[in-house]
Amino acid sequence: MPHNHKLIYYINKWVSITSDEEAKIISAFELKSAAKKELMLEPGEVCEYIYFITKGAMRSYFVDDKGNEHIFQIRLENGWISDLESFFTQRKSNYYLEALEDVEVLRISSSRLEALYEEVPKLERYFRILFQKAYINSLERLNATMWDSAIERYNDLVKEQSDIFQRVPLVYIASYLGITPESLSRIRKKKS
Amino acid sequence: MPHNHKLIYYINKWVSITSDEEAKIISAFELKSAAKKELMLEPGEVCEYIYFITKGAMRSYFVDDKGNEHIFQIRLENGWISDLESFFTQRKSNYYLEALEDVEVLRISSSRLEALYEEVPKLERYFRILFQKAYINSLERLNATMWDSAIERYNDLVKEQSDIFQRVPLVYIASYLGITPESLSRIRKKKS
DNA sequence: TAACTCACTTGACCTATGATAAGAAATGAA
DNA sequence: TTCATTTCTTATCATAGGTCAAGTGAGTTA
Repeated sequence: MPHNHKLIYYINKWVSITSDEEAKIISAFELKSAAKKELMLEPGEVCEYIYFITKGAMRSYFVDDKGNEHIFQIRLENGWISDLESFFTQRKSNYYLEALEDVEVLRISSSRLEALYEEVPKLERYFRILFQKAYINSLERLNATMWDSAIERYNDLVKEQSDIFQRVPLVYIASYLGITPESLSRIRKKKS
Repeated sequence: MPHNHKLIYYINKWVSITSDEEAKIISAFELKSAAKKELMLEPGEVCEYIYFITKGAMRSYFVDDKGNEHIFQIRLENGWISDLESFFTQRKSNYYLEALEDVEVLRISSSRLEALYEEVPKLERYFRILFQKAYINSLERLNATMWDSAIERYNDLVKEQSDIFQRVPLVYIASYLGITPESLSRIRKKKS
């Protein structure tokens, strides 16, 4: 399946679009590829794009005052990634966006997306639904971080996204879970 | 300012609507009031409505296996509250929605809102923006919960929402911050 | 006035997880 | 096949915050 069609496939799961709208959407996105470890965004820059990953894996992270990296999101193919805050406000980002593997993405700029909402109102519905779900998801992750132990969060992640364990170094997964690599290592030891 | 106009005022901050659209929106929402401690949703029910608070304060919370309450959201007037997961999926909720003070709300059902999106597409834009912002916000709260100490989270809350300290019991604020009332008490002692 | 309740505080102790530092295993480069 | 780098594990110790249990103080009810 060509890259564009994957995007359309996922949009079509939530809103039904005509082939005319499909064409408009496809032409609004640009295809871009990046090698493993390449950065698509650095702190201080404005996040110009929102990215739909068609191949590979990416992460977003920030570096705190003490120089520690904290991972915010890990996304595989068919997921969206961006620094939404910077993307929507057009203010400087505090985040890095990095390719964890060689990746291919479809990207669209903020202004182009605004224009596309006018051309294809159903796309705005798609994004409304997307953010809705992302919000619900993030509240659940918040809940788990507040009230579940690291072990429970680890088990949930294994259950729901076991694929990332095959593809992403454990340091990153630990950070995503909100724990140190050492703690993750202890948890994994107990399990086996 | 009458209740309805408050809602319109906040919608108008993000999308400009005509007086015709305004009328359609206003007539789609129902006014409802509830006394302090009254429940608008209980676990096992489907969350039928999304609520815009025009007066008072509400909280959403759930009760874990050990019988402990965990507060998810605290919202004052001009905020939205619901169990979005249940609202959108129309499946049973795990949450309580409770009035912390005597409240007045404007509520709309899921199906009525879907219909209203068709009548007033700009409203869908408003909700797209609302969820976008809510999502960004929730990611920040997640970040703080993972990487900041309870003291820092407390200070941030004092800075950003000092009004809730005048209106909401500390037990609830502690839970919202993801700590025990005892810990919050210790933090506040150190501060003074 | 006393008795009760609600909201909060205090103290003693405990535990999950962090910090630091060192080592082992895997990967990759020469 | 050796050396270097990256990734993961292990051990020891430190600490933020949890748990439990008792206490204070303001407001309400009787």
